[in-house]
Amino acid sequence: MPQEIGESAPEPSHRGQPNDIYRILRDRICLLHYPPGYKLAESELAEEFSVSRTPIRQALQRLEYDGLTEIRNGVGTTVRQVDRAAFDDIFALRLRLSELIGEFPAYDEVPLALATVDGLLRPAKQAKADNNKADFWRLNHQLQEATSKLIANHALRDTHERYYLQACRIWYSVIDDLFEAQSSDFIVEVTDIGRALQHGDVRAVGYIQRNHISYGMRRIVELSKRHPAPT
Amino acid sequence: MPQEIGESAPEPSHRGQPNDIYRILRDRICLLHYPPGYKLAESELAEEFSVSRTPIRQALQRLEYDGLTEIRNGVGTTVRQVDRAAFDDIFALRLRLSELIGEFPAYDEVPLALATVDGLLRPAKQAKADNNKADFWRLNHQLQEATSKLIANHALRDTHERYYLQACRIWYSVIDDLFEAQSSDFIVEVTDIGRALQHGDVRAVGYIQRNHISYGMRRIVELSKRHPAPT
DNA sequence: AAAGTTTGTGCTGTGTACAGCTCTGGACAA
DNA sequence: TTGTCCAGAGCTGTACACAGCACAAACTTT
Repeated sequence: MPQEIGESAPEPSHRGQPNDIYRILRDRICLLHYPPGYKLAESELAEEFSVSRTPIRQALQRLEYDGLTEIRNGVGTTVRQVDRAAFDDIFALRLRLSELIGEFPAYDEVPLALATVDGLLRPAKQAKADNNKADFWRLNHQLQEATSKLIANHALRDTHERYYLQACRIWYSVIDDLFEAQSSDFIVEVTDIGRALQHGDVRAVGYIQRNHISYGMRRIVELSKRHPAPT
Repeated sequence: MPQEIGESAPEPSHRGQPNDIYRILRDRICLLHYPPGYKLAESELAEEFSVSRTPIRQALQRLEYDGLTEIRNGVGTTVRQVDRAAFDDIFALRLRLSELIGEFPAYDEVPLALATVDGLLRPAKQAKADNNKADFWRLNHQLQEATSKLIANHALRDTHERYYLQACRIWYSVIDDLFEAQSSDFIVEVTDIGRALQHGDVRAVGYIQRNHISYGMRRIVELSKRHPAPT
């Protein structure tokens, strides 16, 4: 049963309801609060957000279009399992997209990004020490958000975010084995990106991100070799 | 008032109604049958497709999410004008995406693509001779569809299609001035891609496409220099 | 005559009822 | 005991009614 994860409260009186609901649900999926296979019942969500099924359906359909959920008639909406083929495709593309960041640098955003990234280092170490996966996801999210803003090309930025959201679900099945490695890696990544930003080198940020995406991908490949029959 | 454009008839009994409606409307927008600024009234469409407003709304919301339309409360759904900044971003990204095609070649699809592309040459020349813009768009669409299938990476293919759909609307405002150049260019592109496919060189297909996207982009830039105040 | 206000029209946003589909569990027959 | 079939529950898909909002035209006031 999901609990508060730092999202804005589901105020019933707010205007852009469907959009807000979409974002909240998306974050829950990507923060693995709703694990793959989790069933999202329209009526339950309608009750939680104190609206009718209609705005809920809008949000769920958008999630399906994002590739995050799967809606089957007569069954319900479930969080999609990422199959390995799709996973490989998405990671391969993310590598290339990160390499493109340097082609469209938004230097205006560097100071803000630097401040954000600097603020991530201490909590990241804390989350690693505490073995706190939820916090770790949130920090990952924040880093992603900060680097996205460094992309001046709006189309690339959208795509970059889109596939980040799709990719992060893959970690659900492997995080128990890889948390140690990934959290260490994250600290290195934050440090390196901070250094790059101090130099104002957005292209470097992209390459650093590319490398760490690659490292994560390789870890997953290694792990699935050791466990050849993933449940 | 839109008329048949080769789409499958709006059979009322069909199953995946919202998805079909979405695709039909999307094609109408991208084939410029619905020009930028065109107003899509839910009730009208509901009548045309013989369904209630509900499935129509689903399709329209998806179109908005694609960036093709704009929904404003109390006003209606209109086909979005592409502003130049977004246009530049999309074209710049499309150049890079086309360059990536060769990294993920789907050689299995080469024979089918070759057959399709070969079949495009004659109608393309015909459309150019007839100054038939509608046919020209359709052929453009078919070439895009054929080359998309050459991309083995599903994520890249989706993105590639996505931004093609967004980009093609820009031609609406400039096609009268550029039809001659673009249709000539298209014939060259079809010829070159056919040659590349005969060699089984998918990477070459990507580069050819990249180049012609670039040519088109430059033509638009040139044109907007000559007409510095576009209405 | 001009400016501000009001009212009317038409649109989308939301809520609700019902139809259609899928799966599950139990009863019956082999 | 096991396989099969059927009925019921629960879900989403659709249709429709009503509320909220935006714009425009007409009206009133100055």
